[in-house]
Amino acid sequence: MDNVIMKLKSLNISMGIGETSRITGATTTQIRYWEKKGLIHPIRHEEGGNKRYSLKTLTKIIIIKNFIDDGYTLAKAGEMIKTHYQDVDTFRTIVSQRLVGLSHTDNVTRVNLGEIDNDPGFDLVIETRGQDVKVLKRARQD
Amino acid sequence: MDNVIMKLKSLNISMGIGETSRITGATTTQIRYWEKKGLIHPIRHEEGGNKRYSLKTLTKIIIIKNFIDDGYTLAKAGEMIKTHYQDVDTFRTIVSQRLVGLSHTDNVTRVNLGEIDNDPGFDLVIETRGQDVKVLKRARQD
DNA sequence: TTGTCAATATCACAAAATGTGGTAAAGTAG
DNA sequence: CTACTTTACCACATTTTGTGATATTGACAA
Repeated sequence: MDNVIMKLKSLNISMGIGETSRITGATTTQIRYWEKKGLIHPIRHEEGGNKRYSLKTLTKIIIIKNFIDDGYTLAKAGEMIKTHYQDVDTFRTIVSQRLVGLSHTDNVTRVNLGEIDNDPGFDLVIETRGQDVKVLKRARQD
Repeated sequence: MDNVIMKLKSLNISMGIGETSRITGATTTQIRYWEKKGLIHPIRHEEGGNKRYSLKTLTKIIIIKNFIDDGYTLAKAGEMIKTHYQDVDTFRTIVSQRLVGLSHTDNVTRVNLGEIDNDPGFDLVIETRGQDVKVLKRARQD
């Protein structure tokens, strides 16, 4: 299942002008005009095919549309986006580095994150039962 | 420029069957067949409009395709996906129910999951430093 | 082997979405 | 006001998708 994650990370998402317009709020006329003016650069997957707009271009369109309302700078927005992705990466790392066991019994799911580093002999186990979550230490049983 | 981030985070990206096929590697025939079998559920933004596939559906398609490529039947793939989503839900629940703190200092990110239920007075803290992950107990400091 | 079913491919036609060039209208700066 | 920028709108061609029908392929049981 590892390559699912790899694939999702490398998704080269792009979309047509309709979806682009729906998401960004810019009209198709605007998008085409901004392209003519050299501000954005759609791509084509195949010769003769329709234009497609990448996520990067999407972002640019949103920013262009909002530029008049000068709140944060673009750099500031980049900062905050970075933090967001840092948080997501943290959880991804925790799972990939520490997940020892994952079991479902009845309506309980147990996540084992392995030995507590400064309390040897004990594993850290998280039990979820519906919305109820318990963080527990459990004596090692090798 | 705050709404740029809000918009990016809440991007309700969806795509047509062509882009979906290009990204996932599944043929349009497969995608339509899997829909007919009830494994995936495209949406329509507007009555009479074309079908659109969300990122969540994309993920599902990629997973199904992997199982199929591995030789599983479609029915079996459906079974296994259910378990997969149960696992994902588990982590989502853990985060939403137990996440107390999340801090970045230098190159260390600390995740605090709150008190260890059967070791009162101690919090469970997970420290990540790059790929290095430590699961630690830490005396409560109220 | 034959028959059956799951899974995918292919085809034809209708409908939806997009590309493009042209023109009009609205807004803006001089 | 005039010139220029920006956006809307329209028509027609092309591309993309939806859908139902039919064919093909492979696995498996009788």
